[in-house]
Amino acid sequence: MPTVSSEELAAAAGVNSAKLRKDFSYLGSYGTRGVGYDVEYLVYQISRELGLTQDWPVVIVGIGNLGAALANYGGFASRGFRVAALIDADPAMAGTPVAGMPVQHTDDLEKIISDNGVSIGVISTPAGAAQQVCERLVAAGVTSILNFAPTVLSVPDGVDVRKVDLSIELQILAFHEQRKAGEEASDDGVVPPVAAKQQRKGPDGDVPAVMPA
Amino acid sequence: MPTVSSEELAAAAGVNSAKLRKDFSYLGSYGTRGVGYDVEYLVYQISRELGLTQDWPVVIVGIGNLGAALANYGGFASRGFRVAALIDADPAMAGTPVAGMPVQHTDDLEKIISDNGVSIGVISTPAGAAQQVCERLVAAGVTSILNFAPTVLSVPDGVDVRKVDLSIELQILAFHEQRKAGEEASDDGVVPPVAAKQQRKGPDGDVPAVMPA
DNA sequence: GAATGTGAATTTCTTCACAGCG
DNA sequence: CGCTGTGAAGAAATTCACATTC
Repeated sequence: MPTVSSEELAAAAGVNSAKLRKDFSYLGSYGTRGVGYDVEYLVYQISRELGLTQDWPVVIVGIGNLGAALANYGGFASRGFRVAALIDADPAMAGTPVAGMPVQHTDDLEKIISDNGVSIGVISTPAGAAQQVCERLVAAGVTSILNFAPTVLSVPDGVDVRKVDLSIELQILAFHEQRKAGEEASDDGVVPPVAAKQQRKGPDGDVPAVMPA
Repeated sequence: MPTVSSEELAAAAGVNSAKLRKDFSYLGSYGTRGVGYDVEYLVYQISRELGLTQDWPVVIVGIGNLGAALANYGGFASRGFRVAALIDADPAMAGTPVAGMPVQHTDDLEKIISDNGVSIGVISTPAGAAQQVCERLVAAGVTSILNFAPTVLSVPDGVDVRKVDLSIELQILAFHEQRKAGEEASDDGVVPPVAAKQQRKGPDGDVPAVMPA
């Protein structure tokens, strides 16, 4: 299939075709009137815009179960990410191969970062170690951090942090599950404007954004 | 602090206070005019609405690094989730304790689901096994699935699936990282309406929703 | 003829601002 | 007097619909 229309893409993605065309138009005019979009060219342009065509060296700090799972995760390579190093504070782990790569000790963190020109770090340490690791990463030149530890990290301006909470997705499922259960029964009063049950667009599934700890 | 105003909560969350009040109003009128919201009562009401006060038994299928990491994850219990069983297809793993719980064999999947009244399943198997596991879970009565395997699952109507792609968050960081780098330089032409650099509200960080595989 | 790219119309979301209540 | 709850105003996002181009 060398070419594809906005109509086809929109149907596949479950969105309106005009919106899709308008979104694409912000990246430039990559379509041909009367024909559609050249698939290969479009993929390249979107990949470039998203940064998929660049090589991003990343370090993973904290090689427990989660760190090891991340190191073994195949999805990174295909998206332009290269695991430059695995780092752990446990001296006993140093040298142990994980995902075909020797674990290095935290002592060498700064050198590893600068030798590899790393600007993105992944933290999968226990909560207690996360802030300290974060500070060392930032001091060494890392400007983007993906945090799997259950702590809120504080960082200086100019550094991006994204926190992944593995239980949030479960939470969203439970929320819908609860609605399924309550559906037959109640119709008592105003229905809150919490929409779409199917996962669409954003990964937040139209769930209220506020919740207690 | 027994009570809190919409203004304070809004400032803490980085949103407009009117929006916060309106959102809360959909759950009912839990505030007191002239005073604010009773913290304890508010937390309870929101928890209840989100399903945090219920007990949700879940099973984790596929006890590799990721499955083990999930089994050990402390965040689940505090959100009302109870890991009812760990299931793996490898007979050698059967009985091995992971997170203080013996791994059970896939043969017993159906029995485990029905004995524990499980309606939420987590799949952390390799991609190749995911669809088959999914079908068995659904047949056994599971109606919500959290999928960590890098495959799109197909399920019958009435079953919710949420897919977690661990590389997407990295992707978002790389996207912003790229923008940081390009900032000093170019100002050539139309700037796409891709906003907020800081993580706010939804976990998708205002990144275009379309991307190639 | 077919499908893009985009102004204009429409819908949805957010904020303002204030009446009303404790 | 202070702060909620909410109609009305305003802003933003989405969709329509069509002139334009291949």
